[in-house]
Amino acid sequence: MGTLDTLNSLSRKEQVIRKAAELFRIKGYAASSMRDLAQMLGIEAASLYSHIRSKEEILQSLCFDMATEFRKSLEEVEKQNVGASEKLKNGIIGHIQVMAKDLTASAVFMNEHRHLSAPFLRDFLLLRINYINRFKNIIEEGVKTGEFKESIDKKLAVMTLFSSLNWMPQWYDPYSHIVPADLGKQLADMLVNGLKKEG
Amino acid sequence: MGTLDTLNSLSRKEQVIRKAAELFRIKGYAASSMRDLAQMLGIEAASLYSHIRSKEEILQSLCFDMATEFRKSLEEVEKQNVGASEKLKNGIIGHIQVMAKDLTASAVFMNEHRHLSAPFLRDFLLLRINYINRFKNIIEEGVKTGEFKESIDKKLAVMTLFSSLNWMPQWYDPYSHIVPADLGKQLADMLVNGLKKEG
DNA sequence: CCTACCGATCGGTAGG
DNA sequence: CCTACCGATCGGTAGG
Repeated sequence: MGTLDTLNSLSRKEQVIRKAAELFRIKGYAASSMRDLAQMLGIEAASLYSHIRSKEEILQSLCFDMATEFRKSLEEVEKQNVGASEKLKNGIIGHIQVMAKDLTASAVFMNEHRHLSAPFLRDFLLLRINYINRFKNIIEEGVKTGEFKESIDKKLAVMTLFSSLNWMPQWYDPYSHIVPADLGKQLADMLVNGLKKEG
Repeated sequence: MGTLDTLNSLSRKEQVIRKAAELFRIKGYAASSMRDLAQMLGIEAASLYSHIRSKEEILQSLCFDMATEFRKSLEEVEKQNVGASEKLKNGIIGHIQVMAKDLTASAVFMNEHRHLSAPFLRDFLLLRINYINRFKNIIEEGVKTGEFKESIDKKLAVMTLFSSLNWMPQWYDPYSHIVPADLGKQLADMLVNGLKKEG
C-alpha cells in the first residue's frame, strides 16, 4: 500500500510534468500560469503543490532530463571507432532520435531554459557548452584527418549544426512518413555533402 | 514648434521601443514588465503610455518592421539575373545583413513573435511562410536547372537554412573580426558545398 | 485533492 | 512626465 501510494504519486507527478511541458511549449514558461496547468489536469491550482514544489521545479525536471538523454546519446557515439563524418552523422542521428522521443520536452528544453534561476541556469549552460564542444571536437578531428575541408569555420559549422538540430521540434511533423533516423541521415548528408550536384 | 514636438515625440518613442527590445531579448516578452522598462529609461511606468499605446504595440512594431526589412532584401535578390546557387547565396547574405543591422530586434522577432495577439500573429505567420516559400522556390529552381541534387529534401533544406539563419543573433559576436557579408558567404558555401573535401 | 486566502505584481487609466 | 490608483492575476501556503 505504501509502495502503491508512492508509485501512484510518482506517476501523477509525471503526468503533471508532461502536461506542463505541453503548456510551456504553447504559451511559453513565463506566460503559463499554474491555474492554466491545473485546469488542463482538471484540478485546482493549489492541488498541484501536492505533487511539485514549485513552477520552476517542473522546468528544471524537463531541462535536465533532456540534457541527460542528449549526453548519453553522444557518449555512445564517441565510443565508436569510425571516421569523423560517420561519427558526426551518428551524433546527429542520435540527437534527433532523442528529440523525437519527446518533441514537446525538446521544444521546452530549447526555448524556455533561460527561465531557470541560479544556480540551475549556469549548470544547464555548462552542460550545453560541453555538449557542443564535443561535437566541435568531431569536426576538428575530421579536418585533421583530411575528411573535411581545412577552410571551414569550425565555430560556424557547429553553430549551424545546432541551429538546425534545435529547431527541428518546431517544424517536424511526427505523423509524417519520414522517421527520425532518416531525417538525421538526410540532415547529416546535407551538412557534409551540401546541396550542390557532384558534391 | 509643433513640428519639433512631433519629432521629439517620435524620437522618444523610438528610444522606448529600442530599450524594450533589449529587455524582451534578455527576459522574454512575457517576463518583461512595463515597470522594468520604465526603470531602464529612468521614468515611471505610467509615463510610458505617453509614447506607446500598450506593451503589445511595442512587440508589433519590432516584429513587423523586421519583417519588412527581410522582404525588401529578398525582393532585391529576386530581381537578379543569376543562377540558383548565386541567388541563394545572395539571399542568405541579405538576410544576415538585415539581422546584423539590429541583432536585438532580430532576436525578439525570432523568439517573441508568438506573443502577438490576433489578428497580428496570423498576419505575421503569413508573411513568414511567404518569405520561406520564396527561398524554397530558389532551391527548387536550382534542382530544375541541375545546379542542385535531385535527391535533396527541399523542405528539410529550407528549414535547415532558416534554422541556421535565425539562430545567428544568439551566438554572433558583433565585435568579432568577421563582417556580416563574409558570414553570409561562409554559411552559403557550407550549405551549398558541404563540409567534405573535394566538394 | 479542496476551500480559503495572502502579499506581490501585473498592464493600464485618470487627472494633472 | 508624475502621483495616485484600479481590478485582475500571479505563485504559493495553511489547514484540512
